[in-house]
Amino acid sequence: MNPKFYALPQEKQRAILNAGFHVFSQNTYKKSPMSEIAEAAGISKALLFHYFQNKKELYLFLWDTCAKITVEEMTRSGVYEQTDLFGSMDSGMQAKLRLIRQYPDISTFAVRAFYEKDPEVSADIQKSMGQYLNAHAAKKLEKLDSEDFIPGIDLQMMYREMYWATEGCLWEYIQRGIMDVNAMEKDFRALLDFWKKVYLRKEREDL
Amino acid sequence: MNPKFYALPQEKQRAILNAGFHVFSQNTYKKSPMSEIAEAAGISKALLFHYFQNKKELYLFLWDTCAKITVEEMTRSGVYEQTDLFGSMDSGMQAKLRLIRQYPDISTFAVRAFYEKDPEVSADIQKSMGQYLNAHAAKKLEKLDSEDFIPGIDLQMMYREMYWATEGCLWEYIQRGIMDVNAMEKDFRALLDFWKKVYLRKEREDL
DNA sequence: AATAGTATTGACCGATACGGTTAATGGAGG
DNA sequence: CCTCCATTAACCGTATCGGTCAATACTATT
Repeated sequence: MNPKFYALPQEKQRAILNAGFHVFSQNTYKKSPMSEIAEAAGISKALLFHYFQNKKELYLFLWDTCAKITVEEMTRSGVYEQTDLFGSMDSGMQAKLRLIRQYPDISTFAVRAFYEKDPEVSADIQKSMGQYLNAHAAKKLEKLDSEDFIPGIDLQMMYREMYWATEGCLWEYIQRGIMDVNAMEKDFRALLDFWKKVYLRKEREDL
Repeated sequence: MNPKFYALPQEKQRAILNAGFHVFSQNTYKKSPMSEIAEAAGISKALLFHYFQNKKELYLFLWDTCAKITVEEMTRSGVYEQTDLFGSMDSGMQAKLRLIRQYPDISTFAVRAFYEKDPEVSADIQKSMGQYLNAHAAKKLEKLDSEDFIPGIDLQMMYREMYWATEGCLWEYIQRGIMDVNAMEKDFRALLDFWKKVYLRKEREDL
């Protein structure tokens, strides 16, 4: 990667990143043309090849950047410091929303890249991945105090259920292709409130 | 579409359908080559063009067939007869699983086709769609008796949440690309049991 | 075995799209 | 006017695309 890329004004950098995220998220690696990315970024194909030697380099750069940005945003919102379950879900959600606001296609790109099978890139992707996967969830679960929740509930199942629901909600927006972050936030918050009312012992006793 | 297609042995028909669902679900309409579909189906490209005049015809045929099969499978599992909420979710789930078992990529195809923007096909897709969308959910909600559920719960939110969770769970499998239907069934059933325990008044009173 | 009819394909066509290069253009600073 | 660098239009060889067609393989009938 040409270091001059970083000398670009931030908005132009973001435009290029987003163009890459978008095109690579809609099609396979092989079927995602550089010309389309350049056009979506508002620059010429030649200039894109000036910043990135070839398609593979751009792709892997996007992958690394994607991981970097994500971790940055997570720490920034204090996900790793939270102890309370709903609190950490809340800040995790906020991190995700900030991410999507800046890079609408980053989640879709991340998923597709992770499962990409093209031999030209798949090995490199998998190699750089090992670290990121979450032993996080397990730790979070251990810390939960079952006294806080309604009696007899399966906490692990509860956690998986909540995870799936947020993903399902997010997916609905992704499919639709319109990333209305405000509407998303509303939905997420409604979910959180709903869960608190249903799962927390204190809340239930008030009824 | 050449009527001789229906004269083919069922397994061959399914192979072609699945090949189409698969290729069109991985890439945009424009970037999904007929050659790839033919190869995935185990026939020559020429033969594929013998059954379907052109790419567009095949695509729309897949779309119609997709709708047809889905409705068939739904009625067969009696989704529309069920009155009880969890009962109808159960049979709906079973219909979906049977679908996926026979046509692993049909859900992904359906979603992509629905949001496809290529002017060559998008109009036809949207035109034939109007009917299918669910006024179903609304009706289901009206019939619910709030006495059956824990007090103070927002039934509409509960329904949305359950819908998202199943979609999120399904998505996890889709992304991974391995449609392990048995594992999926286990997950779905665990979700249903979990919900019954948490949401139903009778169940909660037993604790 | 010869024939007729059908299922299936390899080879081909013109057009286009691809990744990547290069020589030229444009503009800002001295 | 000159230098330097960002930026691009035009180009190159190749691969792939949708679609066709003439030829082959296969099956059933006589």
